[in-house]
Amino acid sequence: MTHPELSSRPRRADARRNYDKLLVAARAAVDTRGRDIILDDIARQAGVAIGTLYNHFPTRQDLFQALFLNEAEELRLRAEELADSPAPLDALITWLRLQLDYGARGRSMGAAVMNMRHADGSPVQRTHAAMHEAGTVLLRRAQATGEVRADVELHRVLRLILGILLANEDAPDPDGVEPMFDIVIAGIRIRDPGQDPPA
Amino acid sequence: MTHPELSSRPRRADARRNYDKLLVAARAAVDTRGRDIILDDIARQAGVAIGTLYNHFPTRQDLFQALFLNEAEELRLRAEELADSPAPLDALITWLRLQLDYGARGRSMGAAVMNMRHADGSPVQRTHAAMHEAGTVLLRRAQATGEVRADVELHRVLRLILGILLANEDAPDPDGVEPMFDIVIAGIRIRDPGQDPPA
DNA sequence: GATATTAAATGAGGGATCCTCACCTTGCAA
DNA sequence: TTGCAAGGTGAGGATCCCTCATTTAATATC
Repeated sequence: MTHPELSSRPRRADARRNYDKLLVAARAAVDTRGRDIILDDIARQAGVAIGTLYNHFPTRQDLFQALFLNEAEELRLRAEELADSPAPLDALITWLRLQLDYGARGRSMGAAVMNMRHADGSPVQRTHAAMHEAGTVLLRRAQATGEVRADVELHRVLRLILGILLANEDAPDPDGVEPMFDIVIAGIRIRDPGQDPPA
Repeated sequence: MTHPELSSRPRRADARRNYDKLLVAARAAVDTRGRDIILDDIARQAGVAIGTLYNHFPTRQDLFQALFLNEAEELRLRAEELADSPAPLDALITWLRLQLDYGARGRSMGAAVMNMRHADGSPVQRTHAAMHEAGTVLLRRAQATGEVRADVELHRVLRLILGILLANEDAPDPDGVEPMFDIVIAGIRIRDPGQDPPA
């Protein structure tokens, strides 16, 4: 919450208050209506004029970005925690599954937002890059053990996971997500290299 | 084009004409704006009143469905052709790649439409079922040779392909589609079962 | 061909949502 | 206290949606 102060002059107290109220209302709206939020409703819900909403979030994208920055931060943290795990493949899979779970809450909006191209140096871009870097560590470790294909690129895998979320949005099939995730995981793995299966 | 006559009384000549004009205009609209077509524009483009559009297509879904029925038919045909191929795995992969190609034209709307649940017995439902059945033949054959995992279900794979399309829609990455497709294919395959790789 | 029937076309209009911008309010620095 | 810029406000114009009362004209019938 209240991200903008990170690198800009102190905002007025009422501005900060309204910003937070808007985010709370927006989060609730996303939870119920997904990407089809109604901006007028959010402003009303937050007890603020529509113009104020636009002051803080000139575009719909800006609002979504603000909403999901935290999520990306959390996912970066989780990746960093998992980087110590003695089982690189498991760690990677665990983290990828987290991506799926986070996406499922928030109606995949978070993943979708992060998936887009962002202006260099913008908060989203930097946050996303950080998460991506932390995830890459997990991927590289799993590749180093020979358990994951060397030609796999993290952002493709993340995009596949986003795809799973999006494809299940219109006609949800809770039981289908897991098998789809399995296929993706199987697709990046290298099965025992022929002669001596380790362990 | 002109699907409704399949099983209903003959329509008036002007109705048939307008229906076709609307479909042409709609196709053009989808090509340029994807899912965000503007119905008023389509009607105007077709040289027809907005009410006429609604007469023929009471909901947006109806319009999309009419647009992509042909596509599903074609994909069924292709599956049936491929069912004779001496290389079951290749045949399956070829067909799945067709799904991807068809989806890419039409901005993934076709795949998205087919992905939804439809009323039993509706034209879409039947067409989709037919395509699905034809595709299942290809899958079963590839499973019979032991090249594809037995627990894979066609509709999950198709959904993954739809996911690839959707995930690449906001921030297209033409070079990324192929690697993502590769991962999915690798994910459904069984690598040589240990001792004697066939051929 | 004239007529009746009714399928089909029409488009004005009311509603929802978006977004801007000219003006007002107020936090806060001096 | 005061001044002023940061911030708030909301009416209103624009866009798109969809309905429905009314009109038009294709076809069947004679």
